[in-house]
Amino acid sequence: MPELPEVEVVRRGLHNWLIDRTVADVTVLHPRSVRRHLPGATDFVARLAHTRVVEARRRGKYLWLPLDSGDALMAHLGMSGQLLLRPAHEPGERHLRIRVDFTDGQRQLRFVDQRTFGHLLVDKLVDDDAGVPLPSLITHIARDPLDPAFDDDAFAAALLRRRTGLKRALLDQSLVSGIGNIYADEALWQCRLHWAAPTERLRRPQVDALLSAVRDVMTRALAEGGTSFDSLYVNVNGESGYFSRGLRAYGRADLPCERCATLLRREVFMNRSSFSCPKCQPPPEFARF
DNA sequence: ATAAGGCCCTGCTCGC
DNA sequence: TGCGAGCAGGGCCTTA
Repeated sequence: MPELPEVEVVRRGLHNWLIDRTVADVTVLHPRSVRRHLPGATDFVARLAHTRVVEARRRGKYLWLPLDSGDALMAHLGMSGQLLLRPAHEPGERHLRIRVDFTDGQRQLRFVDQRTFGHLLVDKLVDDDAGVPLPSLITHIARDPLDPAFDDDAFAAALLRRRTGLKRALLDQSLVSGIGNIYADEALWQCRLHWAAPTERLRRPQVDALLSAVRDVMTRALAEGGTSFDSLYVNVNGESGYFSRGLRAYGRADLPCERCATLLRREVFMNRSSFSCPKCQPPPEFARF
């Protein structure tokens, strides 16, 4: 559920609150939430204690807090993860997995995650090809379309080299990051492309229209505080965003297209739903999945 | 190297 | 009322 706009909302909340605060103690309440921290939960805690948060950064759906130790506390929210800043005296949430206390004793950073697809880990920062520090475990994650250093030409070339379906390519975080099922459907609807369009047959104007659509829908969602269908996605204060009211394709099966009034359809592939307009987004002659 | 399918998780909804 | 099936699906892993 949390895609780039939702993660960016969280990043901004963390940035505002955590800069220059020092970790006092960390409690891991569920081992699965640190499963990608290979040295284990004890090491995870030890490498965070007494470090100071420098800033909050993001690439795609990953976010991390560079620390004065040279490490970074990295997070991926998965399907249901939340990072909350809560008064230390308030009771723990039902699915509280990790708790970080700071030396000022005021707010706790809480990782709450119902489905435990998300995770936290501590990682070394390494320089990417442009000299930007990045957690070592996500060097394979491509830049996202809102990154000023995103290379449209390189993306277009890489996309046309693929031999797969367009939506599958959009969801591939090593090609372009930050796009999930919701914003993929929204962007495809906006630029009138079908999810099964074969990537190798796209033309550059279509790629440009696609990138514009992705950026537009993500920017609008960000302005609304992100998309929420229920209480699963929230900002650091536990509040939901409002962009679900702005969705024009996702979740709108059998509802009229806002452009042509044709009823939108829901199709299943990759074990997930795709919503599209049969008229505005006609299926390609040769479909790839 | 790329492409594609399986798996991990919990809670909610639906039909019988 | 009980209960299993279906659904939500991102990213890592394996296989071809």
